[in-house]
Amino acid sequence: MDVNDRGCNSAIQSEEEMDLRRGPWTVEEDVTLINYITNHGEGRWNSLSRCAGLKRTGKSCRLRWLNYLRPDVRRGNITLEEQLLILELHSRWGNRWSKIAQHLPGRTDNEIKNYWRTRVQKHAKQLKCDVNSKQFKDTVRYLWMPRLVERIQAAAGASSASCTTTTTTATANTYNLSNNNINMSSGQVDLPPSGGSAQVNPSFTPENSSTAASSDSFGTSQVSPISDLTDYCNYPINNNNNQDYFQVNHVMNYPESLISPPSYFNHGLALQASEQNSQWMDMDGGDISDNLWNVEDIWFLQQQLSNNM
DNA sequence: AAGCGTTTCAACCGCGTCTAC
DNA sequence: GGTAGACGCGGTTGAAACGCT
Repeated sequence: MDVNDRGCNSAIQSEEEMDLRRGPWTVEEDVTLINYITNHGEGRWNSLSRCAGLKRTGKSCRLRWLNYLRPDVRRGNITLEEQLLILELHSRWGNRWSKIAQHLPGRTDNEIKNYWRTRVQKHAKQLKCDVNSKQFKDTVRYLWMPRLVERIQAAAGASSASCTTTTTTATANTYNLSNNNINMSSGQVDLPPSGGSAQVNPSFTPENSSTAASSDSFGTSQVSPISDLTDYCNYPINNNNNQDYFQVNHVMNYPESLISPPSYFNHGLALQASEQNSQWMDMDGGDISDNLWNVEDIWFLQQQLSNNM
């Protein structure tokens, strides 16, 4: 049924006549919009707004509904799996936020865009390189994403270790996250052939996520801070067990366009050397502040990146 | 406690595309 | 095919929250 035929007989008014409201939505407006859409469905936003008696543009109503009021909108922490998906999909599609959002159920393009701008671009800024530069993209792909994989595995391992009913053994380079489409053994995100539904588990919320649950130190941040790029650069990869770390990365399927594995290993060396000067690092892989970068580390990493790419 | 800088995220804007006429 | 209005997307803004001094 077209929204124009929903019993709305009010005369079409210009925006000036409507005295349109702007700015934050009130509870009353939210309730009005929810009730109207519940009864009549969404679509034809301009007339919907008029018929519902909202002094808002159709655009504003649509945005409020899609980004905030929709019942299936997920709010709260961006999980590690979601971060991995975002990084992976962004490397494929760039700033195609809505396309990326299609593969993160309950997440809106706006939320993903905000995550990218507030978290990812911040790290690019810290590294003094452009977020769209090859340098930074490679850093994300060869340092950040593998580290995320490791974090996910660690969280899953911790979770399974505490759960006697599971028989899953999380090894460093052979692990498949159940309930989602991130293939941990290949480091790839399985996507549907076209417009399918390959997604992270919709029920995987911050509240029930083993990842989040095993990381109480995350606090109330909107994203999990331990997965930040700064964390990777602080991570102690040379503790006699970094073989697994490299293996995890090594088995990931990288596009031909990206740098060669040897270059990647050089990044590891860069971090290793950086780590040797970083006695203050969090050796148990816990919560690490964004502010633990120091000038020398950033400079050193930048030198290694520019030398090896 | 106050002031100030930073971060986060909801909301707006502009523009390109789609659709109905 | 042309046009106008609606829609959707990506970029940007600004207020509120937060953290630090």
